[in-house]
Amino acid sequence: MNLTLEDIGRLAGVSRSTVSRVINGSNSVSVDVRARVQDVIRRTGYTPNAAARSLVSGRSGVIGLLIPSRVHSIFEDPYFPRLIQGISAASNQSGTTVSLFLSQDEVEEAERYMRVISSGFVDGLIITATRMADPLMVRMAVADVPVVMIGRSEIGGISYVDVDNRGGARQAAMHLCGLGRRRIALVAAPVNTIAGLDRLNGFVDGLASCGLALDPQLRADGDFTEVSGYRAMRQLLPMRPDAVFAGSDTMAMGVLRALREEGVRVPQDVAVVGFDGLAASEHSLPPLTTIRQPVAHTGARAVYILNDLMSGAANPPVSEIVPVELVIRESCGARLAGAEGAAGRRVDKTD
Amino acid sequence: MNLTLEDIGRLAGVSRSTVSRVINGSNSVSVDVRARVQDVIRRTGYTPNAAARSLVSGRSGVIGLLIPSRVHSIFEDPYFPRLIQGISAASNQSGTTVSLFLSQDEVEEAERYMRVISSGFVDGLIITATRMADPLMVRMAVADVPVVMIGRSEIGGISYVDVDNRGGARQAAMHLCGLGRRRIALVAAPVNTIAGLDRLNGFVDGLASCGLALDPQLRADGDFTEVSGYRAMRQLLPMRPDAVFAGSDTMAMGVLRALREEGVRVPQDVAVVGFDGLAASEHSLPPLTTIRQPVAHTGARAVYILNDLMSGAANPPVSEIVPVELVIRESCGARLAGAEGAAGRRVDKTD
DNA sequence: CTGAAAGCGCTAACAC
DNA sequence: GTGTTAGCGCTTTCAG
Repeated sequence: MNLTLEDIGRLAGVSRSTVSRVINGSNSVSVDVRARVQDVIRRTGYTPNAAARSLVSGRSGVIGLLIPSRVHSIFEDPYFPRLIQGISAASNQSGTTVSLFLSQDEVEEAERYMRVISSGFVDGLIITATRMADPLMVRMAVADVPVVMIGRSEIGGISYVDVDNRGGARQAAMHLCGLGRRRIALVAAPVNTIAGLDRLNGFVDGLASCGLALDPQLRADGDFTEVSGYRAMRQLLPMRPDAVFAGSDTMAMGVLRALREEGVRVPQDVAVVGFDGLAASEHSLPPLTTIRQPVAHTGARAVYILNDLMSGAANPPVSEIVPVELVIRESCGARLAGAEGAAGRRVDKTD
Repeated sequence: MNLTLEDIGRLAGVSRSTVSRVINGSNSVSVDVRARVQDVIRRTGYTPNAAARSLVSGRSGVIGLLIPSRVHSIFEDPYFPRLIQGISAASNQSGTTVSLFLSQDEVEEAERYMRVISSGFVDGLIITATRMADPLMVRMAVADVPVVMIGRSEIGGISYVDVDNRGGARQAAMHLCGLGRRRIALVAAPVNTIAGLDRLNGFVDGLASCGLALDPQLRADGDFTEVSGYRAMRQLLPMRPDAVFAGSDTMAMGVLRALREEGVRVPQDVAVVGFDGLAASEHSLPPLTTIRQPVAHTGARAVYILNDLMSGAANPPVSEIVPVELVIRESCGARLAGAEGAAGRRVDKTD
């Protein structure tokens, strides 16, 4: 089973160089020789040794996906699976393989990651930016391999792809305003994450464009979990909001639960809008109006940008903002209020 | 940045062999030389080249995780994230890195996977067994690398680790019987998956041990999705069951939704038990009684078994069944009926 | 168009 | 203890 180029060459009656040329698609090989060699390769099931190849070529064909998810709960969210799926699909398509680096203990593992990276094991790196100025991220970012971050980075010179968190949140706020809501509360995503901060700012933008300001009393903070959304909503209830924008669908689930528990009607008494577009939001009670972000697509874009960086087709920093879309369901009350009636799901693009 | 052993040797005034010895912890190096070399290594930030290393050693330090998840929906489930987490953590601990192979299009990608595997890129493989006799699985299983399947395999000679699906389902059925329910319906997980089949069989076992048989009218099949659970329950409603065992928590969510929609009280009118122990089951309305499986632990066990296989410390097939536990919440009515009252969550181990 | 030869960076005998 | 030497399997000049 451990055939080498030499073996194939012998079997086909040519030198190993010729076999190598055939494998690498060089066009300076005669038609019949090529056919003969390919035949032997097929019959023997020969596969070039990856290590030898990458030793001489200097490239491994591997991209590393680094997820500094000390926040365990974040993994209960379907966000990462979808991201991984998008990255994996795009990476398959471009002929590279994905290696996973999930850090539980950032400090301890940073060393190991640095080693793996500078050993030439990966040709490039995709890093999910969770917290702002994550120390691990910073170290990786200056490593000697091309890097693309998922999520806007504050580290200069680093390429990234992010979804339009700010625009989406603004749109959510404006949508609620447009429906006549005035006491619009915010269940904020963690503001030590860039996504959380952008969503907060976008929300404030949206209110402003309707002539409203965010009453601090109408803001409660969560940590992306269902429970945190629930608690935040309980805290908000006495303030009598007539609408709530939750910084993530998962937190919105908690919001709905708190509301249901208190017998508050959604959307009649309180309209709710989430952010993410998880599958679960479709089946909540009532179905959740939300800002949908194309997670898999974001991952795929990161791969393509990384490819460009690795091949030299582009130079860092490259950045890209992926648009999001408002998905109108029952929880915001638009169907109740508007003339649309049961006209099905309406979708508005951000830009 | 591209230092070699030779460079380090020169800087430390020794040969490259000595440096190699220091790096690999050979004890036949004098104390001072070792110190000198280590110092140079630290100062220069030298890291051995992975490709060169694996070329000569014949081992890459990579394990492949192969997920043939053409069933896209399966990725909406937190199952895979948790599995990946467990595998990644265990793999970190044992100093290997994980490469991901998600196949969307099995036929097309099988070729590619085979190539990666026989190129020596991975030292071993963990394969999640979704469907029975998956053709991709079969091919991989006979490849020339150690393999561990997640989920009981029907392919002879293959190592695997699985959770006690059968025992868990049996326990669920008995629990419901013990609560006095007699018309116990089943929302079955797909029976073309081994897990689905085992849960079905375990459920029948459990009924039998209470002197009951599964009325075919009281069985409806789902596909692990929420919607399929919802549809199955709607189909079951006319049969007036007084309890339902759903083959997965996600389907149980659909069951609860259907019940809620019809104004059927849970657990008073219909008791519900799920399977998996997802976080979401904790926050459902009402909180779901379920069979919890330790997903991350299962993944970790797979890694350890694979390590044993790779090192020759064990020979295939090695198999292991991980116990599950009944988590009693509100949906089964035990707290309503029993003397436990609000005595908190009670947990029963399977074995 | 094809073969011979020189390494890629490392480990592991084998000498000293 | 430490250095020398021979490859691991491949790509890539360089001749012819």
